[in-house]
Amino acid sequence: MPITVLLVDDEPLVRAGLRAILEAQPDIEVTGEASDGAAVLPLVRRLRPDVVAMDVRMPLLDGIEATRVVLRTVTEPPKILVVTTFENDEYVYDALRAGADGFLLKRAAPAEIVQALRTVAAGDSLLFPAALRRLAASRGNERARAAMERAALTPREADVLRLMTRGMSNPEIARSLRLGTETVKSHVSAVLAKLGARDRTQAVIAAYESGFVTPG
Amino acid sequence: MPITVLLVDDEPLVRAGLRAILEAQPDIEVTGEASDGAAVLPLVRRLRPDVVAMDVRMPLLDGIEATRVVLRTVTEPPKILVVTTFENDEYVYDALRAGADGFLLKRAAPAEIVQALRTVAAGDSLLFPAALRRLAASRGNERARAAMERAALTPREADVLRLMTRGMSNPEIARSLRLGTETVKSHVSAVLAKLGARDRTQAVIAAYESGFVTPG
DNA sequence: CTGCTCCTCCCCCACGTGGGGGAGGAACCG
DNA sequence: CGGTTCCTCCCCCACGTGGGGGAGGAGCAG
Repeated sequence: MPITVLLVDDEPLVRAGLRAILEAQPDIEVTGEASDGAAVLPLVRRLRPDVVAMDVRMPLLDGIEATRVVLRTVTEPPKILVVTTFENDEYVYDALRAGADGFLLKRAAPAEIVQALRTVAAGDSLLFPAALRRLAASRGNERARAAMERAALTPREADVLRLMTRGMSNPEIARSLRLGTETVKSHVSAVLAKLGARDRTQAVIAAYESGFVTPG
Repeated sequence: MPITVLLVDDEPLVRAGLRAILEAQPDIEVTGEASDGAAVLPLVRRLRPDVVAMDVRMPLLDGIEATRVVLRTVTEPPKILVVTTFENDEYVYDALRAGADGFLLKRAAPAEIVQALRTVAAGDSLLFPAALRRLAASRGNERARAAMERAALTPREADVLRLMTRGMSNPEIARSLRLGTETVKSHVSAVLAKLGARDRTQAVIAAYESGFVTPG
């Protein structure tokens, strides 16, 4: 069964772009659109989408309030992926605090957008490292750390990530944890997916920026 | 109390030069010399120097093995400052991995040589990420940053490293800097060599641990 | 001018990495 | 007792990465 998505953005152009990108995926289906937060709640109730791609700034009801309303009133609510233009959007923090599962920059590459959506659909939180760094930059890293914790790394995955931040290769991690290389690869893949990282370097960056590890 | 130094180099000329430079300092005392790594261990035991200035390439026992032996067998071992002719001497990195505290180019200015020796004597490592991390941990990262700068990354290499710490792949860095991928690869290789990193992940870790970039 | 560093780009090639699957077992929980 | 998650390991495969070379040109100092 496909991942169903509700697009919420006041700009038709953005909605069209997201739709084009997402509908190109065989397993993703855009089932509805809304141009303002006020229209979200009834649409969510009727369509029951897996994910809501929600713009932060909208005329009547912004993405933060819309997120709050949906999460407060809907049982088994959809995942909320906050979409924003600016890396330093103050509202993003509020949206995350309101319970959003991740956020996404509009200028992200299509592949990143698709991956982000899949990640939140799978129940994993995510913040893109590039945005995460700014996030941690402007507000201290408590919230970023919290977001990371919501990514819910399993204990084993956390072990692996920790060794990744020590610069170890997969074989080295395997030896260190007394595992097979294939096992380590599995954990690494899980870590990358949960952190929204494309490769181990981005994962290490995310670990630093989120405070999962600290320099020194 | 003065800083006591043991000089280890197979060329008498080099030993004489180092001795002249170091003895000109009131607080530094050269207490011994050796012309090969094989003579280091007994001398260290007898003289208990604060610092060993160790050449990398020597006939019988090279600086790498000598470093290993000393660190493995001596309690409260001296600081090891590796001395080399070439900036890109692979053996240097092996020595640093073996636990040396820093390295020094023979063509460095006398003031730099003195400074380097004082730095390692004070317990601060130079240049190597694995050592830099402890440094940054205990003292803040000013000195580590300085050490990294002494690694003499060219401006272009610094550009590339910065983009590496943003999680970019080589093609992405190439686009960002308007270069060919091969060019980026060259720079990346140079960065890895200079930082003693095996892959880009280790380089990014070094960048964080040295304060080249800071979380947030 | 000569020599040097730096920047740019090219070749080849071994290897690790990451994505796509899947599968069995253990532990926990409803 | 199932169902779930987690941990473990396996397959195949495309790709980026990093190491080994080299080469030409720009800029600069001796």
